[in-house]
Amino acid sequence: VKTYDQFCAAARALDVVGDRWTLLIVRELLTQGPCRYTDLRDGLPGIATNLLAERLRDLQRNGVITREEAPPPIATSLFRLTPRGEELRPVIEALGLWGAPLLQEMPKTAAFRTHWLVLPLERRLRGRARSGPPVTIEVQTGDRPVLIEARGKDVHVRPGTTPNADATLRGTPPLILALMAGELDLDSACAQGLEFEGDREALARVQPATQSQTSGLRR
Amino acid sequence: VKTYDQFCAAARALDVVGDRWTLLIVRELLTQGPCRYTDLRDGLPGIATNLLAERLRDLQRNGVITREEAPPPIATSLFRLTPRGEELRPVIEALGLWGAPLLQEMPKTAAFRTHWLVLPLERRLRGRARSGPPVTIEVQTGDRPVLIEARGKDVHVRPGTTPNADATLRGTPPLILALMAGELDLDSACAQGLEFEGDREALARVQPATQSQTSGLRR
DNA sequence: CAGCATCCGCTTTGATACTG
DNA sequence: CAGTATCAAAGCGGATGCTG
Repeated sequence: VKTYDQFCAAARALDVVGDRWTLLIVRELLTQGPCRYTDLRDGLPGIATNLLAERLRDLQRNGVITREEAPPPIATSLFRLTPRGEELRPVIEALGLWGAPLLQEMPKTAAFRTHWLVLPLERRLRGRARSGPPVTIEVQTGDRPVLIEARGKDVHVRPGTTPNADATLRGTPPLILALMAGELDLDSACAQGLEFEGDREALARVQPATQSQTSGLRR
Repeated sequence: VKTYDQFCAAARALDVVGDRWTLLIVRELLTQGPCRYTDLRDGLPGIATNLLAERLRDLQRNGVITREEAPPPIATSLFRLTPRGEELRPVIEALGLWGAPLLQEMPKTAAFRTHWLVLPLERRLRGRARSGPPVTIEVQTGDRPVLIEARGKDVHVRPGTTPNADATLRGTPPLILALMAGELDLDSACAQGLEFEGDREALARVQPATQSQTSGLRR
């Protein structure tokens, strides 16, 4: 809330989104889409409820999000990013890219939500989809499953489940990420505890070529 | 300093660079190169000296900067980004891109340092250099001048001065930025207070084609 | 129950003064 | 020049209570 009061674009951006929790709220809305208050609360373990309310007010005042009052009968209000707020995606992307190596040295007590995989998975799979029939892969690694859907040349990742996935992956988040980054091939991942069911061809459709299978990974 | 403790790359990045002032210190080192303590202090108007010292300690501990103790006799220590710290450039870039529109509504009391122009000018001029002989343009708008140097296809911007610039620009930061972003042509800018000396062809070598000269700009 | 507001103890920040 | 020391003010985290 305290401005740097500097004629510098980056400093101005930090005036708006530089407060604690603010960019993580944006991350939630980017990965989950429009959220209720409680959805945000669940996706931000550790935040104090009054802080969440205050940040949401600030973000709305600054044109980053809108609050959508739901229709009268049984209802709840939705928070969603404005187009201007959507434009923060590259900021989160850049931070995620830079922070990715730091995930190696995480305490295993760290909180995790499955939808946090959406951005890194989409980034790692972007443009990697090979031609072929559309495939759906379900990933089970946290509270809820996520779906990797490859259609044509692009790959989408979203929270959800489906009865007819072509393949199912189950394992710790680091294993999933290493596999989908091409740091680990499927057999190595399975040796480290990954469970795989379904069509290996479906996985091959989206997984990048493995670059080095000698890397030992913790957990 | 307080970790979010979340298994999320963006959150991990914010654990390291999310504290107040931290990313602005990185901005200083990106735009000024290796800095002495006082250089940083001057480039960060408003920071408390104890905070600067503490942030520098943290950044060093996290491998973002190194402190280079100077040789014994008359000396001073230098802070510089590590390669890992250099990789934060995209983060600052993304923030600057997002924050640029907010510069329109700045109070005129805002602090300014000329080297803050380096990143936005380089971004706006990137790939815009037309073929032709090398040119140097001096920009005088703050405490110290900056030089725009076009050599071949790329353009570099750095703090400095030269006796033989092909052209000299003098005016407020918003005017300079609008001009170099192609939002204003030279004549319009001059009508709003910009002073120009030298070779108009030299400016044309790096300035993008003007897109709309009807925009009124404050200051 | 969703969506906060209030209160309280603790930590971080900001401003200034002082030191090797 | 390059910080450390000190202290007041603001921000944060956690718990609890209120309201539709």
